[in-house]
Amino acid sequence: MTRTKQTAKTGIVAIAKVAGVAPSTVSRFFNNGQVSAKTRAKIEKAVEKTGYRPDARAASLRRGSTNRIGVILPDAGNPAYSNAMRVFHDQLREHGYSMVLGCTYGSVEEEHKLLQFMQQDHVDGIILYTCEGPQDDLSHQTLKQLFDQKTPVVYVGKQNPLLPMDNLSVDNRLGITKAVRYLKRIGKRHITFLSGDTCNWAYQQRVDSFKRAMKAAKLKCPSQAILAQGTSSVETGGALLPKLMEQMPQTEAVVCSNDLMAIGAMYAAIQMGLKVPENLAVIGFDDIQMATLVRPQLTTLRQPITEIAQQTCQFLLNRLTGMSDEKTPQSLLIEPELVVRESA
Amino acid sequence: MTRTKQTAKTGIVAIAKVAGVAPSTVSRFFNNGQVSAKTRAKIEKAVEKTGYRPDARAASLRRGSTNRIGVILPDAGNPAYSNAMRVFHDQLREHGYSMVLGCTYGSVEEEHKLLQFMQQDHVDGIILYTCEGPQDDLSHQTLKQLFDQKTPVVYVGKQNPLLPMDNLSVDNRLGITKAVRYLKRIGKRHITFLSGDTCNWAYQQRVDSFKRAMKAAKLKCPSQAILAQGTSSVETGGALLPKLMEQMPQTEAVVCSNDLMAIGAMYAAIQMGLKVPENLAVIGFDDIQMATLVRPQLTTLRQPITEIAQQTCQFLLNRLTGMSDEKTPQSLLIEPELVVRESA
DNA sequence: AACTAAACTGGAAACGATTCCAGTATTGCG
DNA sequence: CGCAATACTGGAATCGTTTCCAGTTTAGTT
Repeated sequence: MTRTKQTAKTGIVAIAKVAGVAPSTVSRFFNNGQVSAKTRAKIEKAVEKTGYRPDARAASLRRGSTNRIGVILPDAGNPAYSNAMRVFHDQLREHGYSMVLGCTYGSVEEEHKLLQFMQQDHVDGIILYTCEGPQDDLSHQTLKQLFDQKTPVVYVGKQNPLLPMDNLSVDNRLGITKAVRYLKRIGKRHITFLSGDTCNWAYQQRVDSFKRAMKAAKLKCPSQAILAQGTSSVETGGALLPKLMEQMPQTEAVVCSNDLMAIGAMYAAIQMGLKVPENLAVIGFDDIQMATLVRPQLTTLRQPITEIAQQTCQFLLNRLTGMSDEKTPQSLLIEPELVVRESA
Repeated sequence: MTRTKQTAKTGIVAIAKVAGVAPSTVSRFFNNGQVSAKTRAKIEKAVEKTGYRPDARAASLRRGSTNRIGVILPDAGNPAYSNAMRVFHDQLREHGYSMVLGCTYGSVEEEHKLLQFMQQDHVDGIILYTCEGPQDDLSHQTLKQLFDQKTPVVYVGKQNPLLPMDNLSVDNRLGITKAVRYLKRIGKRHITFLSGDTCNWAYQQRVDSFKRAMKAAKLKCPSQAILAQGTSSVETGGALLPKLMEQMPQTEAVVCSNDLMAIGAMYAAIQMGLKVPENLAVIGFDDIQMATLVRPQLTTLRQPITEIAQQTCQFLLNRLTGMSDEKTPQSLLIEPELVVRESA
């Protein structure tokens, strides 16, 4: 019994049949191609009747583009990132893209896996808040492939030393330096530093910058003055501060690698009976909304999260629409600004 | 000049050629099928050499499943949702899924568009924090299609009256009632309500519940006692409170439709010189982390965000793995709990 | 050594769209 | 009215996989 050609039960050819036209015509119908009013009506009726919707996968396979953008962040639970994400979502959607999200939690392995995954998924572009340091190159191969196949990637957090990619980053060194200088100016001498795991390059950089800034300010910076572990969260900040005070009891000021930790640390200090900022000054990094909502309000290094996100998106969109020069990567270095509130 | 069959430049057949095997074998290689050590080695070498990675789109087209899950939320900027999202991301990823995100900002049109989009994109499942009320049915058609084609959707926020879908929701009525009762018990009589736009059904429900609860408590509830507009954010809360106090100067307590608004309102009140909770008690809804970080700490109706998210995910995963009964939808109603802190 | 079961492999037909190419209907214009 | 230009349409090839089917080795048993 030879199998007779099965009449298509689904898909564009099926609906083409019920409309009495060719599949190619239906395709044109859905892609604003030229199709006469009469045929248009026939197709509309058929669509109405069958509830047909084109399959985006098939289209994307043939057409090449997926209208999907990958966004890779350290942590979608951190307001600093979730707000950026919100900006991405809105702008991308406005331009017809959907967004697939990945969180690395500071793991370069995870970062690489996500990147690979997105490559295989053929996203049209990627926004990558990288946590790789300059020494790592786990992702390089994949990044290179992406680059070769002309999938735009915009790199947030640092420049890529090996590939000419669009990038934005904040000047962590400058930020931390501003904080240390300010604290010295208001008379603090014993300054310490709290950070999350330094597997994330941005945090690593902040730690390093702190050491340098202390040296430059001619202040002592023994190794116990720096605690770097855990998740860069309020909880971690709260857990670390007592430890820090124990091993460095003379501490007069603590700067933290982000606002979440700073807030945790600040409340832990208050809990211990310390007065902020009199006994202990606290400085954060990011300037998330919460910084203005805690009491005392948090003094912090502001990075304009929304603007950065918008700019990042713009870089990507420029590539996607071919608006920006093939050769030269777009680049931007943002200077964090010390905003003095009540905690320091 | 008839075109001779072009030798494939890309894809599985290309690499099959360089490895000297059939495409089907390469496919098996990548899908843990049986392939002998010898062939395996040949393919590995070829992969190494060419940097080949299978195209997920083509695979998904043929295979049927995309390993992609759609998540639709009102607002990824609200910690209540971004924390849930984080849970989704982690759990889904653990099971090999990636996550595509959409935000509705309370718009049922947007909700529907996203749903449609995800259907066309053939996600394997959807988590939907719906904002549609019982009267709306814009999305019904699409939901029905999804249902018919057996794409699992779990509905968060209410039960779907028309389709037997898995669902979780919090008992908004009960929550608001608890708040009103509590306020009455501690001697507040003039109670008002602040909410964001009621296009989002959850907020709408909270407003309604407030009216009923007031009536049940035999308290006056004129229409000016309720203000419902804007974005359910700290900013809106801050902007609305002065208005509210102007039109209802005798207000002794205000309950808000979420914590963000409550925090905004609380600080605005303090700004106006009111003492919280003495002059004005404030109660929020959600119990996000920020509630414990503001001063005074926020009294609020707690919904266990993380647990809900986990459960939601579990419902979906059950479907995806066929673990749960075809016929009967999984359902869960969560009782919010009043956690009394300092603001009321 | 013979025979059965299992492991392995290749070929070809899908999956569901887009797009080129060529052919036909329609319109515009002098 | 005739002719060129344009609008519209259908057919077939293609995108890069997976999967069924059948055929060929290899291994396992007595």
